Amino acid sequence: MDVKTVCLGMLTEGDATGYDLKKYFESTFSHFFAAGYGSIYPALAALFGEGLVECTEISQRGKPNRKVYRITDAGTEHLREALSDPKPSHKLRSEFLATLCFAHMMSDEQVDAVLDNRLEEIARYEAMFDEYEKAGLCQWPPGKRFVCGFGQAIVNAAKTYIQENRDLVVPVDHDQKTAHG
Amino acid sequence: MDVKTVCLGMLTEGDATGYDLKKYFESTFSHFFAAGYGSIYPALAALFGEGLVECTEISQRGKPNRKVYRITDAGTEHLREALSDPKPSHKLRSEFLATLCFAHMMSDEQVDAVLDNRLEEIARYEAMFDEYEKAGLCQWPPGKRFVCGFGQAIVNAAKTYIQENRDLVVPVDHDQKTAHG
DNA sequence: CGCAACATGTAAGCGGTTACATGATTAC
DNA sequence: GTAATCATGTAACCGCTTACATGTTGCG
Repeated sequence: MDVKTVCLGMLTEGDATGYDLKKYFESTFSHFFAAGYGSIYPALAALFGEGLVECTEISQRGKPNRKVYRITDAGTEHLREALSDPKPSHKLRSEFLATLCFAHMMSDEQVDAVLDNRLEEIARYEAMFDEYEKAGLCQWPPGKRFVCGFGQAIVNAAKTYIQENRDLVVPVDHDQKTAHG
Repeated sequence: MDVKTVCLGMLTEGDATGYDLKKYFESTFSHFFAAGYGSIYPALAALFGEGLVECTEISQRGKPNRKVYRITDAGTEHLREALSDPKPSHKLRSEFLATLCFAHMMSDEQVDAVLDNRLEEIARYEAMFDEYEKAGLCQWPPGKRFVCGFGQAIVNAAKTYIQENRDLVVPVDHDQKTAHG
């Protein structure tokens, strides 16, 4: 499943512009599927060329025309076929884990920094998920709720693991641990 | 960090051929960093061209020469620099989660199949990690132990989450749940 | 005054995947 | 006999990233 298919799927939840879809990728999808404008706009153009989406242009002064896309019946059918893969992939690519595999080549300070930075990013994800819960998570389609819960579960497991096992790769600094308690 | 750098890091744990490194990618690294021959062999050739590895060719009858690579001092230095990035990436790309986001476009049977297949792959990972524990995990460098433990923690969290929340995306089949108890 | 948000797009380049090509040895 | 293992590599392709290009509106 490529960016094109994901865009098509996003359009099942309502008409949108490329700009809107980008925001979507940055929010709910950010923890498992990245895409930038350089992927999204060409994807929409291709979908349009294949008749899988329609486009309504809305003139605006000073800005490019707003192009609102809507999925067509052909698009819906195409999406259903794409979703029929019973073994969709789930791939991690982690420089973080690769780096730690080679921790024996690094100083303790470096390893510490890498772990702390990861914990910070995890905290950002947690904050993001909390935002979603405050907003209308309860009214979301069940698939989206499942996926966000999945993200929370994984992120939480990662956080706990790092906190409880960092002594494997770096000597524990007890001062740091009790500093701001 | 690209395949080249990871190959270089792997060579810090002992000399190896491209074939050996592929097995490495398929074992310890399989859960977070994929690479095929089409990446590995060109990577080694490039490293050799840059003087970051040496190569000893060993003649064999009927087979191509075995090319055993060894990291050089320049390679070690290069690796240390690559490892100095304090914010290494950690990216998930999941068609699995994308698919479930659009569960409202699928039949219950399809969603069930997707979840079951994921649980099966999770089981394969669990078996793999268990293998490592039986083998000499205790003698592994700490970085590798940390990374494998991380994999186990994440995989376990994913398994538990799917088992406890699949009712969000598909009606629970109670027969199935109690079938082989 | 400057920055963020709105809004669309192109083009070069890079890195990785997939398929192809070859072929002996060993274990079942 | 046939499949897996050992062993190396190339080349086309594909999709994504990054940088570039443009310009208004509104907020602080």
